[in-house]
Amino acid sequence: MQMIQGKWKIMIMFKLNEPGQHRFGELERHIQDVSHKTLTNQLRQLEDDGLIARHDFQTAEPHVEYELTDNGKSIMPVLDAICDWGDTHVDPKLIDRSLCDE
Amino acid sequence: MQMIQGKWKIMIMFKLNEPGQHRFGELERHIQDVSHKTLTNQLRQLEDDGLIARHDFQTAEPHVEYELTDNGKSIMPVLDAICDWGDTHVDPKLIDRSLCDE
DNA sequence: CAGTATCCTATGGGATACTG
DNA sequence: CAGTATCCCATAGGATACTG
Repeated sequence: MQMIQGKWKIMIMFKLNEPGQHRFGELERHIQDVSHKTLTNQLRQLEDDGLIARHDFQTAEPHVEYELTDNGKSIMPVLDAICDWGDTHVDPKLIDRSLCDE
Repeated sequence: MQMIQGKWKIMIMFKLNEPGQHRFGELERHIQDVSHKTLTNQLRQLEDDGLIARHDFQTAEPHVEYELTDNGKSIMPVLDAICDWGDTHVDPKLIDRSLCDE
């Protein structure tokens, strides 16, 4: 639980689970309401917990990409199950869908 | 996530999922390290979220029992999945098994 | 027995500004 | 662009004592 609790961690994981490269700025734009500091914090925690990997392209223009590790991929079905349960058992009025994709 | 995050909620749910009646004092004894106040808090939150039900036997000797609601039962497979993932993917050295049953 | 009240600390997360 | 630093606030949870 400690590894996945955090206001934005599930959203980060779902985003990273989508195909393609994922850069810091992209995540920040995609997850509208997260603060800059909190995003870096949660990314760092996920990284420390081995769920995601960070690739720093040591170029002049800072360029960092994140991706799921195998361990991170293995937890996605669990996160799916959490979201599915929420969709089917939680009163829609209580859910802030603005935090989600659709 | 908000409904299941809370230091002891998963343990409470698993305990209530076991057959038999479950009283406050029993939970308090079973979950060794939880503080009295925190246990009541988490029970109240689970109750407010509709995952458990509280039965107050209005007797001279206070007697309260808790049980899972249908909604609460429906989330147990998800909690199982979380625990199974933890058992198979998290370094055992990082897990405090003293918080668990066996 | 079950619950409440009070006090305390640690942590999470937001806002903002600054750095290379 | 990506990250750090600082300040601030709300909440979680523990310790303890009190109530019916």
